[in-house]
Amino acid sequence: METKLTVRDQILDHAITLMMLRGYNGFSYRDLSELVGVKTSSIHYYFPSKDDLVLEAVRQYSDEVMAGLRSVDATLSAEAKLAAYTKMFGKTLGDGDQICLCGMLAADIESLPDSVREAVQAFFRANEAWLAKVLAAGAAEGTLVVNGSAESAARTLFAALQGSVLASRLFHTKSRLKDVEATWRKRAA
Amino acid sequence: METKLTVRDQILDHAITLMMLRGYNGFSYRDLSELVGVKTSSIHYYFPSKDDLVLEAVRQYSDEVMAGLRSVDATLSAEAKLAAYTKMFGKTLGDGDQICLCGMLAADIESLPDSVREAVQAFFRANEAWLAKVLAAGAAEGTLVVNGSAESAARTLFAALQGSVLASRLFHTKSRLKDVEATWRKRAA
DNA sequence: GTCTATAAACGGATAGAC
DNA sequence: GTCTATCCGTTTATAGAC
Repeated sequence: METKLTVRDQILDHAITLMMLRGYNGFSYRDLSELVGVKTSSIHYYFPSKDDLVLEAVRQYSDEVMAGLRSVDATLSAEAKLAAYTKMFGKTLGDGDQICLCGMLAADIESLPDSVREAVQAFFRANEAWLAKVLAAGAAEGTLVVNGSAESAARTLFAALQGSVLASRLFHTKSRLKDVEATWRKRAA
Repeated sequence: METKLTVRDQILDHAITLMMLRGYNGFSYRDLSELVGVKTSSIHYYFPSKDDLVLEAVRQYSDEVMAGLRSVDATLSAEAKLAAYTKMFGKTLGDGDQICLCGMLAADIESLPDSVREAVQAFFRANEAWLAKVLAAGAAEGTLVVNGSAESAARTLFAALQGSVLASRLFHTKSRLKDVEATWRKRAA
């Protein structure tokens, strides 16, 4: 029994998926208008400017991802947590043609206002912090390979995951995310 | 004593830097027109469609990067070669607002024709193959950490470098590339 | 080769009726 | 809230003069 989404929520959801597909400069109010079934002027009613829309999209996307992180079973091993995280990242690929919204907006960042840059930075930092904890635990467990500080390794790991979804889509394969996970596991796959 | 560039070459050079800044959907023939000092119709004379222009841009950019790889001293240690490669990658940042053209086009790939996708794929494969050789040599030398196959590690390393330039620009810092290099060096920084 | 002129569609955004 | 109507600049692209 699914609750009906408000028009505002439909706009936001479609904006997120369109940006994950084609980026900030690759979709228009007209695209949204056709997908949601309202006129472009109605979209301006909810989101006066495109920048307003993007900022709200990043906030909603971040909230969803953060909720996903909190839902990871805290009793799992570090190795299993990393596997769960990689799997979550793979899900963003959708039908194989989407990448992480914040990775995409990082590519488009020079076309965007500072407010969006700050929101995307916050997303990066939160994910890196979460991964740093997992890597530190994995090093203590002896299941994950951490060369250097956990923080530095976590930044590298997150960058590798962002780069991997990009490559996965480019090559039409999901295997590239597995390469990343294997690189941090002690017993290499 | 610099040789004067042809109009065609000027267009191509500016197209490359503009795309490294704002992506495929973030620049126009008008932008190029103003930078080069010719009318947009003259640009269409050299590159009938925008897709033609992008394909030529990727080819020129790839040729330049491949020449850069060949210019790396073959007698260097694997560790030093990785450092040289990371430095090259850092140079693409320019004034801190540009990323690798092929990383950017990988983000924009769903707006582009297959011909461009294939050219970007070839760029990825060539870089990954070069890095795989360096990692294999580094593992033999005992200076680089390679967990799993050199090929899998090379794909991860390349993805991490692409993700790192993205993050470097996002955060206005060049330090994130150093994180990546440190992660693969045996004596962590 | 480069220009002027123009086409035809698309872009984000607003005013005002209902 | 949603619509119609409209503004006005932008975008890719073409025709044809020079």
